Amino acid sequence: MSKIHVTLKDIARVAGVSTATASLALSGDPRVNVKTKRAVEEVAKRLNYVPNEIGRSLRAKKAETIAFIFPNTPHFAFSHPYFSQLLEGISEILVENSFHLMLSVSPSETDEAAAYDKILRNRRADGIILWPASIRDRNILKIVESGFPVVYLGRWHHDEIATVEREDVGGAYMATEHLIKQGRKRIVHLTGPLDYQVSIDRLEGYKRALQDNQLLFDPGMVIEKDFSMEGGAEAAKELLESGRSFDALFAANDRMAIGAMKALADSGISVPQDAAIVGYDNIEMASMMSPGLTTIDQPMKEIGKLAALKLMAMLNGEELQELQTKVPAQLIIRGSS
Amino acid sequence: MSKIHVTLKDIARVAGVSTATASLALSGDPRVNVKTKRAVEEVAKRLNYVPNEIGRSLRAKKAETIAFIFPNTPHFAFSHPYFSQLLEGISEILVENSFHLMLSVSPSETDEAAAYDKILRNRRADGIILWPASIRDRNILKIVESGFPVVYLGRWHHDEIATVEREDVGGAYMATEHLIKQGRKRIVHLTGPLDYQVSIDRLEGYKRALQDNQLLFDPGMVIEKDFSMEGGAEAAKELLESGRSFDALFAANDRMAIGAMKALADSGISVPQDAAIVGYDNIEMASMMSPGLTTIDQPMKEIGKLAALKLMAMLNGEELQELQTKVPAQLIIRGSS
DNA sequence: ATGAAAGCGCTAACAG
DNA sequence: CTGTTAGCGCTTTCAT
Repeated sequence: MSKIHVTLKDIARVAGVSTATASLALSGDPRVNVKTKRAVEEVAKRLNYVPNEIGRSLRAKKAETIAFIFPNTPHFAFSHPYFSQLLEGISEILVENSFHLMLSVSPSETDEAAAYDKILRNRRADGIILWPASIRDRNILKIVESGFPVVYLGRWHHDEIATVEREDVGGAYMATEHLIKQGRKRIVHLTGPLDYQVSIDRLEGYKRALQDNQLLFDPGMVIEKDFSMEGGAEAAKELLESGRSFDALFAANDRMAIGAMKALADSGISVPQDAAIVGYDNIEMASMMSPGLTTIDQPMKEIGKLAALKLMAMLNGEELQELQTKVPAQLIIRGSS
Repeated sequence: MSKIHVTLKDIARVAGVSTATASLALSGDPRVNVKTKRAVEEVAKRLNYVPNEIGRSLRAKKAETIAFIFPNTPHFAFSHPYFSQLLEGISEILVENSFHLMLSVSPSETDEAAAYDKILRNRRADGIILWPASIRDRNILKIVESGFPVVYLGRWHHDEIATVEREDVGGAYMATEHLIKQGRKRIVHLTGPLDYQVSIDRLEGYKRALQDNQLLFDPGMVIEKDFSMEGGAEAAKELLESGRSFDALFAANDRMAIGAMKALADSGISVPQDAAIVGYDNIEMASMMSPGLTTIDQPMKEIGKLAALKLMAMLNGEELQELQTKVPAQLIIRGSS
């Protein structure tokens, strides 16, 4: 059984050279004699040498690691339906670049703001990919403004920061317009918490589509819930109890849409005849409902890849050809509308 | 604006002490004078000092990091329905222990086996949590046998390794028995790929339940698919075309169950009247189907927590009070059976 | 072409 | 109680 941790020193000793030479040889430096190079390589292979990345990192002041940070709020975090797709895209690029991926749950807003500083300063990661949080979260703001390499997965108020954004306004516009084209005139919007940029944007898209089609925006037709299925079900109940008439519902995410759809069905409202429904996100479940849920698809894996690529470019000191990238959304029409 | 990277040396210089004293002071060593201690702490706070963990790691030969590794196969990986729950549980414990979480997609079997060695030897992680892969994967075997701290999230052939397992045999037994108690006599089992331990175990539970209830096991009633919804739908079609009579179907996971349920419904078979269906995993979608899918629930978050706790204990050199932990499954009865 | 030596930031053994 | 020193594993001048 070979020693568990073979160091460069071991290699040097066995090969009869200095650690400096061994290091140069293994890194393929042309200055070192081909013969010694070969000898060193042979020893390294035989002893199963794997460089200690911690040592290397300390020296290089780089960690070859990027951190994926997202806020640990009830609505988001791991349970988010496409969290894993995002992760898949990010991971794919990182593997190609021999980078490691560190996952960080960011502390809630009430936590020490300093917790963020740590992430930035403890040198564990060279860059950060940030999942959109509540726009009120001042800790996030701090990271973003620190100048540390960051790619933000959403819209940011300032232009200087690298982002990969979804087309939320445009997607919501498409969704709403689709309903209007189906002849729906009284369209309810089921929004998420309005301190999230994503909610604001989807609401905005809804408003614009109404406006462009000569429909009056009625604040009473907007119901704010928490992105959960239960929230969707509640909204549907409140809507029915209010006696307000409506012929369509556009929800800011699929979960709420599904919750509402079930609740409506339970109350004898038939979808799409009595009320058409459109969701947002195209989660797997959307295609499995009966009727299938019409929704807006966003290529989350692609977004993950783009974000990782952008971060890699920043770390390599390359000039970004495009600081902010917007990934287009796509309308997926199914039976619910 | 303060310097981006304040080092211990900076603190020492400003506070007028040596780095050694500064280090001791900050680590709360009782030997250092209370006054100097306070002074050092004050400086550290003022300069916003955050220790460089890379330096610390190199010194301590620990990374304060654990790696969560899982194979990048089509059936599993990120897209697995409860991958995120697992992650949530693991993450929770790690945060409590100030550990970092590193995510590693393990290379496919055809990749260099050496890729694993690297994970073990580059000192990036102190321990590993391993997601069950195909039992044929010899790379996994290598990690497990290397003696590196590992917690395996499944059943392993040998007793010496720490595991947190699901009750797959027992859960499948419960599922099958439930169907039998409903008076079903011709129960089809829709299994996953049989080179996965999980498939083997669930098949085994199915067999035992039949046997204990004096029902004959018929290999023709077992259909092997790939854990996907499409697989489930295919299976249902094949079953109908075969003309084989059946009054119930137990699928090795919810996705296949749902695929099959939809396909049966499309063919005019009513669930549960004509055929009862039971799945496995209790994914979110299961509760949203109409009828709801009866299934087996496994507390994946809990499993993640247990695994992380076990690994922490191992790293602390504690004796494990229980090397292998089995987490019980639970039958969730819904409308499909 | 190679080796000696310094140093990344930190901690700990040892001296004083 | 505090400072000096050494060294974790690696890379990179600077000599030779």
